[in-house]
Amino acid sequence: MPEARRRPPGSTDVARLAGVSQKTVSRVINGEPYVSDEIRQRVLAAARELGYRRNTAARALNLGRFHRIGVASLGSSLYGPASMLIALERHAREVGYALSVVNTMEGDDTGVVNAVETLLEQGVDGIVISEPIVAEQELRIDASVPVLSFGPVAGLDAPQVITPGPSGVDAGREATEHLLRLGHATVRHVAGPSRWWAARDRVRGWREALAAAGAPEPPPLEGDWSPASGYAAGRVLAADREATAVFVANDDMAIGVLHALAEAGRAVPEDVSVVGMDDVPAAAYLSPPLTTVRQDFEAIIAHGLALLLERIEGGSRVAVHDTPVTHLVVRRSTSPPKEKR
Amino acid sequence: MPEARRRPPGSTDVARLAGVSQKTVSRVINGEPYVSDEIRQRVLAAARELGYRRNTAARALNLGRFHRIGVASLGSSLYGPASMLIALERHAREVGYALSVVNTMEGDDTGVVNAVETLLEQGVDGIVISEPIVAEQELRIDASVPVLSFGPVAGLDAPQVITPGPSGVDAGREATEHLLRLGHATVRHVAGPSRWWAARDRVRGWREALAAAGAPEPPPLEGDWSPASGYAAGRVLAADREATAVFVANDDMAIGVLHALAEAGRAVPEDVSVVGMDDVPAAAYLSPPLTTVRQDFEAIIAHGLALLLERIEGGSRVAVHDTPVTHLVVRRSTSPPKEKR
DNA sequence: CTGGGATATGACTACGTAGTCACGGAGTTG
DNA sequence: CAACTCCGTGACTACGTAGTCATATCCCAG
Repeated sequence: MPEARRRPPGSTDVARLAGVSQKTVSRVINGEPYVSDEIRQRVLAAARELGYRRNTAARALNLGRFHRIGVASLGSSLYGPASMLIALERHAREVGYALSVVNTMEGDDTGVVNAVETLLEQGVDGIVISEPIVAEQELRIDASVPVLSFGPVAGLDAPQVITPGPSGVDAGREATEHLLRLGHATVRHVAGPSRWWAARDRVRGWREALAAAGAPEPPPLEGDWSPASGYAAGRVLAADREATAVFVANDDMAIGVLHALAEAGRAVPEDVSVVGMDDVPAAAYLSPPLTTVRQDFEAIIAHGLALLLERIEGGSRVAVHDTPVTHLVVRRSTSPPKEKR
Repeated sequence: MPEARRRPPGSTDVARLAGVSQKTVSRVINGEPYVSDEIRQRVLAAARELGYRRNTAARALNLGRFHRIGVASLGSSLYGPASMLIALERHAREVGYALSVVNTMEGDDTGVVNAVETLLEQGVDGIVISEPIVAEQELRIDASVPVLSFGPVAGLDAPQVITPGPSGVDAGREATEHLLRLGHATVRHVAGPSRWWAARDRVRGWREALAAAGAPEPPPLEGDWSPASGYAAGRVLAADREATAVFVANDDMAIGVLHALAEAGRAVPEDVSVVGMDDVPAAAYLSPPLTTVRQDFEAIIAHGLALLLERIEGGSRVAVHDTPVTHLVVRRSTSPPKEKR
């Protein structure tokens, strides 16, 4: 009869087969010096034969480190968050860390802070809060590990909370400046939900650009990142003959805006210029193709993660501070305003 | 001076503070019976005071189980994969499992099989391959844990590879039947990359529907899921006056198709009807709003994960087999063909 | 009032890894 | 050739948890 499934082989089993001590196996596996070539080969052969994989639980227990970083995400399938997660995974893996993900569904009262708690219980050496929002409650959490957040997080009591500069401000400024340069008197804004710091940053960039140009600041509209909310905002804009230029806080909402404008018979870009943000793959294939601002998620993550690792590993690694940049992609949805009457 | 950071408190520390044995703390933490209420309260108070969190590494080492499942993903920010991941995380968390993610960037020669190996090294009790593709090489991996895959995976040698029925077939059939019912003589297809099983399933559903209706089967076009590839396919379709109906394997490509058709002056749906797949949030706000097929990711994942857990936990849990369904969403991009001349 | 089950608690131990230290031999230097 | 250093190896141990088994009460039935 088939045996009850036995435990996977350990370094002790490898040691026995290779005729060496367990410690020597450990040395070989970790590539430590002071092992003769002959023994090294014997151990590797034995390990291969047994299908040995080192037990990360035992390793973590011994070292007191998990070699794992956790991501507290909002769990949306939006392009931005999804891209962040992918970049995070890649960079974490590159520096030898595994990645845990915990989502906090939007509308969930538990919130980001609870996701952090869940990660801490799972065992991680560091935490990334990928889309920080304004904390809905004042739950105090004592995070015993460094936390990287792209915006302030209330209620979090961590030894080191790291917050790289918000690059969304640059993006908002760039989009707005582009429209102003084209000659528009001012620029409307369809913002993301104000609970999101990313949304606030874009508002700030938009404000700064208007102020710098001495343009009047019209009241911003607010959506929830969804095309549906963009559509609602678009209907408001379509009704306003003064509105000739809009900066929309993400491409999804911009799609809704475009649809509303088309429906109302307002031509883009002749009557209204539209700038989105994110440069989703579909942006170039809308009607008209959408001018938008692209963020370099790779650079943002690389930068932030380097800071985080510096804290985790006690400054042993050199942090490469390649400053994240934003990049305006001009397509056909923007143009100078029509001749003034 | 500040102490060197000391280890986090363990059950022993809690035990000392509460004046009980370490084992009793373990019992309280795990909610085991046979602990007096008074002691239970004392222990909980002590744990709270010290900020105790049980060490998962020690727990995993002791039990030989990680309470963690791993996802091998392709690392795209597409709507489908992103939604799968979110559903996975939610369901895993609900049954008390943590989630590890490893991506294998498309074009990476290492492939899915290597991602599986990485997960095994990280320590997981089960693995989900969320977007299986046809293995590019014959690397044999000995996965010592159950693997859930939504399609065959070559080169994987696992004790139990679980493959729930491919629901993409239903989706393809449903989309095609809808177009045929409207009166189109036949339906063109813009497929996903043939390396993806999801793409193949949709092709199969399309074929089956055509065959069942006795409609001729035109040669399918192939894209890579991206709007750009959809645009290329759309230009081909636009040049073909016989093409009056298209089923596109995902909404992103459908956006490209719509753009190409509009550019060529072919009206949708008057000249060409288009059906997409996924029901991305933007689908309802395209011009025209896109008829599409929605998959119930939640149900697909719930179903698959139940099967996986059954294997992991030895049939202790009751698997709820709520059969995944697809759902056609009819919008304005489809209509009967124009009157025959 | 006595045997026996249910209840409550603790002592001891295994889990697999890698750090610490100890030891023996080879080579090198004064 | 004595004193010393570098190399290669192994014995022993800690890490924190939960399983196993032993022990100590207590209550109730016979």
